Amino acid sequence: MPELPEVATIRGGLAARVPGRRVTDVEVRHERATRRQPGGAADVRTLLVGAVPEAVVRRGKYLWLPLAGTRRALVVHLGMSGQLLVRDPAAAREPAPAHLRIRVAFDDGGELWFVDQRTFGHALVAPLVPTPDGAPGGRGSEEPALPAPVAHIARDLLDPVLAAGSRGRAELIARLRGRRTGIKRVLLDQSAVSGIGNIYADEGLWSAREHHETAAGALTPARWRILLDAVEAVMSDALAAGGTSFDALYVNVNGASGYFDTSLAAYGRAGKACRRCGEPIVREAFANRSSFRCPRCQPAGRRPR
DNA sequence: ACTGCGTCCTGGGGGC
DNA sequence: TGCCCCCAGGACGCAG
Repeated sequence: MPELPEVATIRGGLAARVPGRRVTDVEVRHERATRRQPGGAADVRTLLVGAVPEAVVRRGKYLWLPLAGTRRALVVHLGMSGQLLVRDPAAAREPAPAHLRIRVAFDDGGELWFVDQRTFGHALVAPLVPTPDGAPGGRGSEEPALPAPVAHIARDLLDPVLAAGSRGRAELIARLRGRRTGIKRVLLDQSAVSGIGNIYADEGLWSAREHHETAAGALTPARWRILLDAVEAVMSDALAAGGTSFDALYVNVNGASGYFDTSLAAYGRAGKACRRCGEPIVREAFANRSSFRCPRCQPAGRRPR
């Protein structure tokens, strides 16, 4: 699933190839892909044709491309299985893949393809709105604006405002400790801290040796610091490796997979030996999905120090 | 305001 | 072999 490292990898690929190219045509091949656009596919087309993306910005798992001179941006969320593929003019003439949802044509004959098997992803053109002071994730924003659908998304752990050891990180920990729920739910809440999905939450919890149901307020600031540092480290390592590819659904903008899956320590490893202690990793029901942990390294009911 | 659950969707894989 | 059901899960809407 695309989480922060995968989206960051894709952002980099798009940033190198898309800004400055004028959109000449938009074909929405599946209405669900534009369900978040008021006015649907027709409005996406109207607002996008003729526009020129001028940058590619990411916050958490959201990507957006501000459109020059419009105070609007093309916003994309990849959901579980979304891919963004930059096709040169020759590749753009190849047969459409089975799950091609949106194709955006540029004036040079190249195209941007939004491919999404499970249709949890979406795209829309949305207004850029001023970032409110005290926006989720901390004060001191550098961005002049966020797309309206992203305004409630908190900063992520790779945001300089939340850098490890910074005042922003300390303020984040204070906010997270105030939540009346378990630490994994907090990690997954995109309005608390963004970019973390089930994979990196489990990997970070394993690395920091924490149980996912530990109460947010019961974890000391020091241990929260260790936990967030661990999640950040796992994501940074995955980003350096080009993003996880634990299944075939994730690919970068050129269609290539990453190689980080071999490094996973907890996620998806039920029954396999913990890489630290050898105890079999267990899979447990969590919020209508799964959570993976080592029962010896991450025991329940551990008291805060 | 906050928390947590149900829902959307598709294809792969396991079980019978 | 074939079919059916379960499973994966990000984010949002809504109930409590």
